[in-house]
Amino acid sequence: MSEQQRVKNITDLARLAGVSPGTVSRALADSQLIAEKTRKRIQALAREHDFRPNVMARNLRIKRAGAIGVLIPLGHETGQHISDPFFMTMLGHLADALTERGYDLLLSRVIPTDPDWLNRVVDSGRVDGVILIGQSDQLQIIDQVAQRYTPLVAWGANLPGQVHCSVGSDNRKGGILATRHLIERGCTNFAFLGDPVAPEIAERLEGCRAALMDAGMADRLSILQAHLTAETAHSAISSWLDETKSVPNGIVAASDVIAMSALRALAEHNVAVPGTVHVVGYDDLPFANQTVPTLTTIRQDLAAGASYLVDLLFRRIAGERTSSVVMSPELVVRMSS
Amino acid sequence: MSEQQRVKNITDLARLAGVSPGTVSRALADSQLIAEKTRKRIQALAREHDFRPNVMARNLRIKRAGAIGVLIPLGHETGQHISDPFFMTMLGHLADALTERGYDLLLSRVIPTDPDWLNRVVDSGRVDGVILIGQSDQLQIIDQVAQRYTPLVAWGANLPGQVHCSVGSDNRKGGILATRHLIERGCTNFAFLGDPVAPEIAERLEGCRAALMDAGMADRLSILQAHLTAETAHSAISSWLDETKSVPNGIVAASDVIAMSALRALAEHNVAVPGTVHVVGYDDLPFANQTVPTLTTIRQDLAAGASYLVDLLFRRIAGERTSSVVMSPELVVRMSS
DNA sequence: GATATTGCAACAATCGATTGCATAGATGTT
DNA sequence: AACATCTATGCAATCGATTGTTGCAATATC
Repeated sequence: MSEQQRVKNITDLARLAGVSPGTVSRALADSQLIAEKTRKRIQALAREHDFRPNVMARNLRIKRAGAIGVLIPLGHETGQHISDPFFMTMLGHLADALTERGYDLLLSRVIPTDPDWLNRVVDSGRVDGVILIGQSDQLQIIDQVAQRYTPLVAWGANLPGQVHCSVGSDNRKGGILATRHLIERGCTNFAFLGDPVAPEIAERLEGCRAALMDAGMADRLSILQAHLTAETAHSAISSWLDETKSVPNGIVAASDVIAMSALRALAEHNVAVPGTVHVVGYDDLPFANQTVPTLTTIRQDLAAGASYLVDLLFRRIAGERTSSVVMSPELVVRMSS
Repeated sequence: MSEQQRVKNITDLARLAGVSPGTVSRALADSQLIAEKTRKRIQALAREHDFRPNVMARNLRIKRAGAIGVLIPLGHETGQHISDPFFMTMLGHLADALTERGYDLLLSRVIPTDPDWLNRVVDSGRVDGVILIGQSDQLQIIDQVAQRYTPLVAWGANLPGQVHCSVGSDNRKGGILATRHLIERGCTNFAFLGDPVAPEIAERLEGCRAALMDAGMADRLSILQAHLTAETAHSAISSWLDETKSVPNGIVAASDVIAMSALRALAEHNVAVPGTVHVVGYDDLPFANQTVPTLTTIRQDLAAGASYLVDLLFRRIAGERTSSVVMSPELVVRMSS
């Protein structure tokens, strides 16, 4: 009864306080223009009625959204679910970094059937900027949008002539690191597991090839185009192990997810790891340290990557013209090699 | 030059089309009140200038947000990162279900230091409803908010006297299923891995106890309060294996993440699974099928859970008073037991 | 040919907050 | 006492869209 009606906007509160809406607005914003006494009184009143100004109205007036759109374009691999550990790990780091800056994260899973998918988000007026986790096969569209919409950054490859700002690791170098490590371990026959339609994967494969070339073993590589989902990877690898007489002794997997499936397939075929076959993954996702045996892998520092993405994005929002970042991958040796 | 100025709002477009803003609004909404010819003309014009009405302004007027807040309260376990596979899997399913209904997902990681954390989101006017992934140790606050704010559902336990609407699986039953299975496998000495501060875990432990009681083995259970993060779980288990003389032959893990760490620790101690020790996990996360050996676990159908959460939420938004859902967990037998 | 009906589009209020400018009252100065 | 100077607030326009009401033509009806 003391409440009479729920205080639902700044005008209600103003009436209650016997001041004008403008004063309330200023008071809640702790503006020096309002006398300290009035300010405190209004703030107390707001707390008492637990009133909080409507964020949407504020954003409309202020012309900012207070949210960053995070999109996961799943172009080439419809099977690849949003819950893919890689995306999720990245997403987690992004959520942390954005929360820290007081921004919300507007998540959209996107299956880019319609070429307008990116424009729709960008022009919605709901976000102050956009982060793409992966470029998928949508490079053209991304570049086209990036030309007119600057607060946009993407995780992924940094290709020559690319318009949009990206953060990623040097995939070619990663491929080289992985392969060299296997060479040092005495491997003589290699397999690359992964589908090089995605630009990142193609670069990793290229690095792998380059390292073998250097070592004079260019002809010792076979490629198994395993998709990025665990299940398909496993069955592909498994049937491949059945068929192949000469199992390679060095496996470079395009991702940790694929590597994990490989470990399982190998275990099921009673192939000793690292006794008979050495396996290197890619990403160093949290679970890479929990597999049996623990997974040697190429570390992409996703936490650092997320920081870069967010940092670059905010600099772009502020008007700066930033250029892409290529991080250096790192070999993490564990038990699988 | 044909564009002169970028068309940034409905008024610009109206001027260009030689009609009033209201007409443009109706035309873009495909309202029958506008003549077909005019409608098409305006729509074409909008497409040409790729103009899309500002969603925030629309939402303000229309009094809906078009977004659902998804919160992950990390009360008890500060170490538990948002990228925990369980959260992420759930989040993925939620993103799918919400996208399908045309809603966006506003993600916030929440460390509830401040008791106002939930109110802040609820009253922000930015979301039409809230989904909590887990209750953490915040039951009181959740219940308190749920009393006045109905469009709120939570994944987690359904405790007697609980005010808020929740979706979860019957954890006690899950604990029973896991334990009975181990009993059938001939286990005689049991260990439960997990920290029962979280209500779900406590229920699972209770089920485990009940099953042992039934079998007359109530005294054969030891409890290792492993936290939910992989790393701490592993080291806890590992040092425990070092110390304990009599290793149990049946392990009930409170989650798949913990189980995976256990598998690794056991492998490192050269304990055969399932030869010497049988292990059962909980959740049936995607990776449970990729471990070595693959993990027997208690399946919580997260896809179905997410569907329920979303479905209930929208019914609540529509004004219905829904009650909680308890799903039945299911034993999935794989190679670890 | 005068009136009733209908179809289209314009007008203007509204959602809830922010903010530049105007002003009333208090204080200070001579 | 008259005037200048501040301070603290009120006023009203604004952000960009939606929508009930109104007005005007063109057509239909007698």
